[in-house]
Amino acid sequence: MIFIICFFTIFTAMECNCELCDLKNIFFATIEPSELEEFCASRIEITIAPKDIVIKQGDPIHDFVYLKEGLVKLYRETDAGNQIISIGKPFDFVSLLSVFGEEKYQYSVSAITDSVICVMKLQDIQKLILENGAFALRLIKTMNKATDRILFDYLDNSQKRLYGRVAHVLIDFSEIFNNETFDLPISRKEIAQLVGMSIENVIRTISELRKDKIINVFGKSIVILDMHRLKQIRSNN
Amino acid sequence: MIFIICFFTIFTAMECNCELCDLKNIFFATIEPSELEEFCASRIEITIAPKDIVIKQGDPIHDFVYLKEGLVKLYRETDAGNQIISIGKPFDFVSLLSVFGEEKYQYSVSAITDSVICVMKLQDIQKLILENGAFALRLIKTMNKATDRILFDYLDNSQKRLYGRVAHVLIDFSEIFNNETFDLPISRKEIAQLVGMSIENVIRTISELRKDKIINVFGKSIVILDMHRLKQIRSNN
DNA sequence: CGCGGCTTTGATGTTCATCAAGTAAAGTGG
DNA sequence: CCACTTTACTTGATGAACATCAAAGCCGCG
Repeated sequence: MIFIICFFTIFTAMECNCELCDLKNIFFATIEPSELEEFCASRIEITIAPKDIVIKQGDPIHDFVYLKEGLVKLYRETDAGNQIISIGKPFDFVSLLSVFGEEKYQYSVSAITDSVICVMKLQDIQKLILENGAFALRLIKTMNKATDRILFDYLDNSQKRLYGRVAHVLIDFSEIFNNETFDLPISRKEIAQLVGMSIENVIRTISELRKDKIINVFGKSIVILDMHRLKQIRSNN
Repeated sequence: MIFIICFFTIFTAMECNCELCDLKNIFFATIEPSELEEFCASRIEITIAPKDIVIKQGDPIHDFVYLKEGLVKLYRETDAGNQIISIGKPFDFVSLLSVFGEEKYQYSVSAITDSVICVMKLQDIQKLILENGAFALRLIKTMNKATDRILFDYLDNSQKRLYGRVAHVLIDFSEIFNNETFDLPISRKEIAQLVGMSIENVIRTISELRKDKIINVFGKSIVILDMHRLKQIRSNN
């Protein structure tokens, strides 16, 4: 179920303003203008605020969702609490896992920051796949690459210890914001859920990194002082 | 690089003897007989022995591989040793991760038991995707489902402790062999690499399960004495 | 302004890896 | 076929990594 918060706008083909949108690239490379126009007409953009739920675990899968702006989290709700599968970044497919394989979502998605998502009918995407092999092939390639990254990130993470995991998360966000100074968009608790460790130890590890003058911390605000050592920690711990 | 061990046979369309083959089902449901015949002619079947390497991490991806018979392991070769990603069972796609998304394999695949794989040119599959949307859609659905299972299994595993992980592996094999008495097809070391724990603790855990009369063990031979308790351990530990 | 959630630190105990040392099994070359 | 080497398996002892518990400060929000 899509949670419509602020507004949504219908764009026609020529107004697609998603400059860097992978999906748009796939479309323009493979789809006839007429076909595209029809498709774009049924597409809606939705602006969402932090904590708004885009996808709810257990809901039937009707839509195909793409992240245009902002950050979202994909997470599973389990007996032992939430487990964050992946952080969705701009131009990521939010509908990645399960979309074509299952009837119901096996995970939830909620906004971390103010975000803009692009929602299409799954049926429309399936129709395109059926009618347009070039589109299908590019879609397969893109999705294959993206799920790979989630899985291999996870495999990497599981071979690291506390320090390496926290270092990895910090470097990740530094790269997302393209800056060694940034505000952590997620809570300590969410970091814990993302890397699979206790909140207390996430905090302790961050404190230690601060004491060792590798980072500076003021609440959510992070400054990476020594990226080189942080990267060493990521690979050795 | 495909390692040709014993023999390989070229089948024509009508000789496709893969009764339960998912891929065959996709083909027959979506492909014209003429198209199919051409495709099947270029397909080869290869029989492999335990430890034979089917896919080598780092090699370029040229083929699409499907497992007809036997068991294989998908694993990453890392600095910290091998990490088993998944056990491939009959009718699984061996080429699942990375096939369409990457140039080179990010993982290796080797046979656990005597196995039969079906090898197709990746180009041929891509050609089918391009020309036949119905085929593309069914392929996407099948692959989506399979990668999901690998990822979610992994997420489940990471929330369990030793006992739960070992119990899970034992139950998995029991289900593969459809019998509560079976021979473990992998070594203790491989179980350790699969669930992410030390060899010693895999052995210790198995020994404890034996002492508690939940299983019987003679070397590789396993008898599950109390499936109910084993399943409880899987979900609670 | 008080309540609940987030953050932080210290103390404690559990889970697990690692080390060590030995046995059994399986492959290897003469 | 047997000595030999290597690999797999097993158990106990130790210590490291980590979760959990407890207590307190902080912040936002109704």
